[in-house]
Amino acid sequence: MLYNNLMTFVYVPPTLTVDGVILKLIDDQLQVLLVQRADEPFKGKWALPGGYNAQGSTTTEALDRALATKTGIDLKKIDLLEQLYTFDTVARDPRGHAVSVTYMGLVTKAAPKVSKTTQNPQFFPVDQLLALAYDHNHIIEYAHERLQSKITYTNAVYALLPTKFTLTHLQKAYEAILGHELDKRNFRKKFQELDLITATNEQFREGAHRPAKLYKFNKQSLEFLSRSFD
Amino acid sequence: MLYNNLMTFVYVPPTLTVDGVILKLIDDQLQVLLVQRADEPFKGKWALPGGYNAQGSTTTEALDRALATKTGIDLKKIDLLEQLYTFDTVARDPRGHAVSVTYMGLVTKAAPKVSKTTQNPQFFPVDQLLALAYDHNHIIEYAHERLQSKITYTNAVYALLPTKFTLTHLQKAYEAILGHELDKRNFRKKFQELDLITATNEQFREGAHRPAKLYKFNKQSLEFLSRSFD
DNA sequence: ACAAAAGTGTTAAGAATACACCCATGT
DNA sequence: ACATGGGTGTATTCTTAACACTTTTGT
Repeated sequence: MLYNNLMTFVYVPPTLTVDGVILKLIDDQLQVLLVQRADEPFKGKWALPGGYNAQGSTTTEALDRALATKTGIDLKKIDLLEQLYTFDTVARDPRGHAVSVTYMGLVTKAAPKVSKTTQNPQFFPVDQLLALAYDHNHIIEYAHERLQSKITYTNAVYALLPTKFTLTHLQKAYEAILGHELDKRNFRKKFQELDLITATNEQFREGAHRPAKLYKFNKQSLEFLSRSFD
Repeated sequence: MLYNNLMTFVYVPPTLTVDGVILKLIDDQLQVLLVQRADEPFKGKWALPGGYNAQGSTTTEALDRALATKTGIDLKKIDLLEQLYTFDTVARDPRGHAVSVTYMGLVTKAAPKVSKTTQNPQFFPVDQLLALAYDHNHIIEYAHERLQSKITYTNAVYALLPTKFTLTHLQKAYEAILGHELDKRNFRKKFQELDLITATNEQFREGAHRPAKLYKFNKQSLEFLSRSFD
């Protein structure tokens, strides 16, 4: 408790930070965007991009600033953003206890940029991470679990796929996120019954085999499924 | 941006608050604990119990303090506590923007106490609330939805029922939370297949009719269901 | 004996799972 | 002509949903 010289109560808030778990599918793997810390604590270690939330900024504004500064990715380029959880966390500064609001962002095209301010931003497969700064391994696991369940009751994968994609792309996306294989015929049958995607007239040709139909999502925004999936 | 007289950056965090949505089943209705605000803004209006989170306190410590002070309920008496969401919210003080971490607490026996510090704490049915202070109606709806889905894939109802209860009690709890009726035979069959509850040797006698078997939950802690419910 | 809630089973429809072959293409 | 991934259907099992009567008790 802090009191000023008139003995009235002075409220001092804790440090507030935001951290973003930015996920992208690369090489049929779910990957997470990390930066290499420039300062103590954990100098040189990999960490989630994040930063202080100062008075006057909302948490998403603070996230926007942290992402832009440290990774060169604009929040507008994030295809689906969702708040994850707020952690009471070990402080990143000497003032002790801090509180961190975390977000998960799904991304299709956005790529990090190298600049004066960015901190070596790179994507890493979520399944093979070394020890990160703070409790960030834990936060990433939490995000991964949230995403796993989210794709079973919503169309959230749209935010990880290009506008047009094949059913194989779609299935591989599910398999990468869920971490196990799915039956091709059952997957296609069920997904097509859900009325989330429509076939286009276009085809995807690649390699010495039959070309695949390209599909697109009916809506590029979150929809809930009538029957949940998997 | 604030700078001190050496022109180095001074970090000033936003106001941080916590609010609790404390839910209890009373008269086969889901009810929420509210307090009547003693001060501006919203003086006299009903609101969720909450308060400032000062530096050095975790969010649950701040919640504990706010609940104890304003409702006389000890956090230890809460049978299941879960963080809900962190809202960027209109400030409750003149310093502008604030951030509020919200929790949902499920309770079986805990009752509010009247004292010098408590603010007329009372339970109100969640389905018939007047306009509350801040965005609290919205927060309560959010909590209600979370609870609705939570009871379909976990044993979370245990935290709203007495240790021993009848299958009718259990069904009424589900109906009160979900807001619609369930088929008696299907409910009982399915619930008993889930291996969450065990019959005791005791009976519940009340009124001029056949007595009911009393059951208890196998675990008084959160378990996930093998097959989800409803 | 009557009123009131407890307790109990079957059938039909829908959903999930397991599983193997032909098709269209590039080289 | 062959290698490669694209595309398709059926049978079985499990799950859900709909539905009505008998039992036990207190008064």
